[in-house]
Amino acid sequence: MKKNILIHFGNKVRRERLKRNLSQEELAAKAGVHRTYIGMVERAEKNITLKNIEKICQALNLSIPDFFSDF
Amino acid sequence: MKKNILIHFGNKVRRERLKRNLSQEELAAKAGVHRTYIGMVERAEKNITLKNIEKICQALNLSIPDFFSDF
DNA sequence: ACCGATGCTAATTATAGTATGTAGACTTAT
DNA sequence: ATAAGTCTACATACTATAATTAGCATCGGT
Repeated sequence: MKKNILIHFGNKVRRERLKRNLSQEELAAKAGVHRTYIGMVERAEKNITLKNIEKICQALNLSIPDFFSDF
Repeated sequence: MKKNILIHFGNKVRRERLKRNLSQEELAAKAGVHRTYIGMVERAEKNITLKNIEKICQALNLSIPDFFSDF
């Protein structure tokens, strides 16, 4: 526990994306962001902003509290 | 509910800050950010990043899940 | 070998984050 | 009443970096 929050966030996005059998490109399309951006987020290369956090959660059909429940 | 997420976030920061009788400047110092930045976040003028969300939560002695529990 | 998915680099644009100063509201003390 | 101190809003301006995009490389499965 207590890993860097960006790593935690990226891992979670990847895990939830794969659960839903989505490619990065498909998730990106649903979230309205670029495909490489999802990759960068998953690899913890981006310090994502709150608005984009919301977009990705919506694309994953997860509420914000649900997404952050294990942080 | 379902207000703009930045407004919701800003309102929550302010509410929790006042609960603790902290000024914007005191909270900023605890969080390690600039004093005017807290004001801008509370007024929803900034799209805050995940790292700063974490800093502010820590300064408020709130876990991330607790902070986002009512989003 | 092909193909879809992802990694990775590099470049540009948009904006988050930092900082300073001014002004107004409010409180407290003289 | 006025002077001094505290807090916050607001306006800039500057710097750092998030966000977007394109191109090419790599990996894994069929």
